[in-house]
Amino acid sequence: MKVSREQVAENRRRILEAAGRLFRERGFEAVTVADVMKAAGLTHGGFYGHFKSKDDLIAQTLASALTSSVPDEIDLAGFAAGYLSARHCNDLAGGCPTAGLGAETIRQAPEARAAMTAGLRRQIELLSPSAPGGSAAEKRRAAIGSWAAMVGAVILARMSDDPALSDEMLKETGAWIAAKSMRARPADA
Amino acid sequence: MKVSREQVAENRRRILEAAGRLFRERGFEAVTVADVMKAAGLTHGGFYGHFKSKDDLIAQTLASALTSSVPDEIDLAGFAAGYLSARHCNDLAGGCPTAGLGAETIRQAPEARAAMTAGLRRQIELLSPSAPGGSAAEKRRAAIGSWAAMVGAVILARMSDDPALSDEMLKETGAWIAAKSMRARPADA
DNA sequence: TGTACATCAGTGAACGCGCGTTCACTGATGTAC
DNA sequence: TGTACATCAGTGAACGCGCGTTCACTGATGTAC
Repeated sequence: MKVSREQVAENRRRILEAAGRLFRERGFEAVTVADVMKAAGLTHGGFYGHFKSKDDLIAQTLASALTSSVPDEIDLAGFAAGYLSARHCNDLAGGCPTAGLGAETIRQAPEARAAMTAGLRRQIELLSPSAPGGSAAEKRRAAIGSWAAMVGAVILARMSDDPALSDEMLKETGAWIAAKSMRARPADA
Repeated sequence: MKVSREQVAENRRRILEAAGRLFRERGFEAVTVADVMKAAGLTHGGFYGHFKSKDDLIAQTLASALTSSVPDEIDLAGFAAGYLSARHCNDLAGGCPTAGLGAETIRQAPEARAAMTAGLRRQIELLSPSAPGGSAAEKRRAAIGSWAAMVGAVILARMSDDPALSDEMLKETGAWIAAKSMRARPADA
């Protein structure tokens, strides 16, 4: 049955949200179109009224997940503390799309990679202002290094089957990033 | 037809090597059992004479790839330079299994995760001795932070569809790790 | 050392299953009058 | 404003395909004598 224009927009929004959570939780390939539609409260046949293909859904889901709830400015130290928390590390479905899906996106369609690349650029620019360093180049370098370390630490912590090692990865990476910030600020300026 | 015992061992070795390259290049799910056997110069039917299942192959391939060619000791600075080189970043099939498959392994069987966890432990212990710091704890922290940054940087550089941004990720992360090492050594000791 | 034969690694056709995608149909929506 | 009907979002059965896995068969290996 036909539904109202508002309902169409709402359904599309729910499909993207369900896909965002399921993809982060299980990866692109292990999630089926039917899984996504069911999670959105619809049947699988209607999928192609909203998206051209599963690849199209992947690209649009990434673009949507990476642009939603991005603040205008953040503090690197505070952001890193939250990012490297056990809470964020354990929240596969609701966590950072870059840590959850970045590695898989390498083998995805160009549109998906483009969405991820745009997200990476935005993240570096978001972290740079509050990053330690006397020049813009130094701040950008610290933002890039810190971001690489955060993403790597969460991936490695999630990969480990030993909670103590996971915890150590997160805590020590956080301390390492923080140590660099504290030491660098007065010395480099 | 039956083959010699030596040939059986050689075939198994070739299956693991082919699987290692294909998995790193395309990911676990996009590579089929038939792909692996064909790359090893065999037909797919014989696969189950060597491995219990595809999951078993994944776990054994990871264990094999992570333990082969691991040196007794390395220098963190030199290792990081090679790891963050464009050559290594572009070599999906022959590159680091952790960067190529670590994120995917999160959703794999316990045996695969166990192999990766063991590899992570070995890597931290391998990097710690040459890491900067006045105490063993500081050295281990620097090894963990550096390793997280290296893995994260290679994943993000591979994810980007802009070669300039990829290059910047690798170079700046390398400079960031190196800067920390140089500054920390005399100050912390 | 040579021979007979049981063993079993590898072959390739076949199986069942689940996936992405299509399509005829349904019935609420929203427009034309 | 009310009514008639064309539109089209969503439904669910069906499609073709490729996957992991199985199995009857083959013939070289390697052992028993």
